[in-house]
Amino acid sequence: MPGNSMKISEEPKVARARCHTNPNVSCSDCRLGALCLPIALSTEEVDQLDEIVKRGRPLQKGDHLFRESDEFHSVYAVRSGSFKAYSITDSGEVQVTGFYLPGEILGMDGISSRHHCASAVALEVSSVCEIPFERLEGLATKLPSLQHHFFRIMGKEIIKDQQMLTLLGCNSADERLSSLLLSISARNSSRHLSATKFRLAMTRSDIGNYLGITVETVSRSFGRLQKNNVLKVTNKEIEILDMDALKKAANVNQDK
Amino acid sequence: MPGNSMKISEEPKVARARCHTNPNVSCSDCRLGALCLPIALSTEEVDQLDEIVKRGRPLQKGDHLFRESDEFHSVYAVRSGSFKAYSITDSGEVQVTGFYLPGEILGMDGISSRHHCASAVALEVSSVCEIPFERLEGLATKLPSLQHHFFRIMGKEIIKDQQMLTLLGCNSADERLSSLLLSISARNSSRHLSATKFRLAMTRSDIGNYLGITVETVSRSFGRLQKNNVLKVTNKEIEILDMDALKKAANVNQDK
DNA sequence: TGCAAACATTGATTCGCGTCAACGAAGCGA
DNA sequence: TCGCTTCGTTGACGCGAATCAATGTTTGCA
Repeated sequence: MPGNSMKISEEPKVARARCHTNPNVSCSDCRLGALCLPIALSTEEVDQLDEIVKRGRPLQKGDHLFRESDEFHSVYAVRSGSFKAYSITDSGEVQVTGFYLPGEILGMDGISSRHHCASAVALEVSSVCEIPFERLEGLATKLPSLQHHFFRIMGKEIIKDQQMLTLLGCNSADERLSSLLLSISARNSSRHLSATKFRLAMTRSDIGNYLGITVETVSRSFGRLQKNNVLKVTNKEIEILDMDALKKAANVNQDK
Repeated sequence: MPGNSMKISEEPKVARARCHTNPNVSCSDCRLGALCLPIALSTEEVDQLDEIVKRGRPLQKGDHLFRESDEFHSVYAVRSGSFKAYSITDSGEVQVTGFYLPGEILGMDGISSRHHCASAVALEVSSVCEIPFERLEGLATKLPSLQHHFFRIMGKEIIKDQQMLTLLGCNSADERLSSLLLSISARNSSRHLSATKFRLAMTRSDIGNYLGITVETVSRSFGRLQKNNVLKVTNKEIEILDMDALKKAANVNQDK
């Protein structure tokens, strides 16, 4: 199919050695497999999935993967980097609805109608696997385990959003921020990155917007957590010094 | 399959004339069809769906459809009445995650793992169609349009939750309450009930919990909306007097 | 390398909503 | 129908976070 990688601008300048930045790596070789769609598929099934997946060039920071009201064609698996999903309210304000890390699936907001109802923008140099949804559906009809797995992925998104609702329902600024950090920590951990030391790709403003608090409050909350020796914060670099204290501060189950 | 209707207690005492309370009505006869799973299915397909659907006796107010940590077996379509979904946080507090009206699908929180992560309780005498999920998956493999439709239903749930996130993100008590009322109004309207006059099955406490505000604030917010001649509130009976003003108060798009 | 824009921090002040308390109203079982 | 329990309303008060403002820091482009 032509136009395979037309969506994405700029010649890739990053190394091609690592699987998650190399457009030619197949699903079966990708080390994110255990987190991503191929999980629970047999080798032949993965190969069939592989055939419908489009791998584009990396997106630059600030590039949009899709925009609100774009026609919906595909969901995307984050291969490297990270994305922020957001929508614009009637009153013209931005609302960040989620952050997506490698192995996570983006764009499911478009499944129920013919268009996306959120935008997705790269927070850093990032790459994705584009999965045309119609073809995924077609394949899912033939591969029950793929159908099952995609139902589960969507179910996970539902749970994630509902946990977020719980968080925003009644928790304080410190609890919200702590929960977000724990969530990122756990997600990093599940992809074999450090659970205690990481770089936040998003701005304080994104964090605040996502958590339903202002930038200033985010900043002060970071300050408090740092003062209590729970965190070490150096700009966007976060080090969790006391995981138990952070969990206590979050006051929320983080098992998933 | 035996034990078809064992889940549900008490002999039904409600009339059997209306389709949505009659356990013997098939999907093809149910007037909720246009909202529920059968939408977009052919007659024969609906008949196949019909075969896997279990219709139980009505649930009484306060009866649980399923509980958090129950094993997940089925999703449920509300046939009549209404339900509240909620979960218990670590700190032991209740968090209401949604209200479900006739034609809406409940229980998708269990799809991604083997157990539910929320409880569902009837807010009034209610009845459901139980749809064993494994059998639904099996049928979806054979009926692409059913698969497609269920993907869409799950997508809708995701969007609904994300809109809720947006609402809780930064809106005032009045905006939240107005949005909920508009949502219920629109959902009533889509099932050919009055968009301007309805009875809230849930308590003020449920509403507040769902919206992330206290009972007292709910009460005061109702008071303000009433004082401004936007609503007429008589206990649980709500009459929307000025839809435009309510939309303005909600300050949020309600189209879906 | 330097400058401007975007991002982040900190302080002072304000305000919406939570909390506490009291009481009235509705729903329900005996 | 009574009496209890749950639910709902109203008022007083204080706190946490928003807002406003000023300033420092980082980033990215020319």
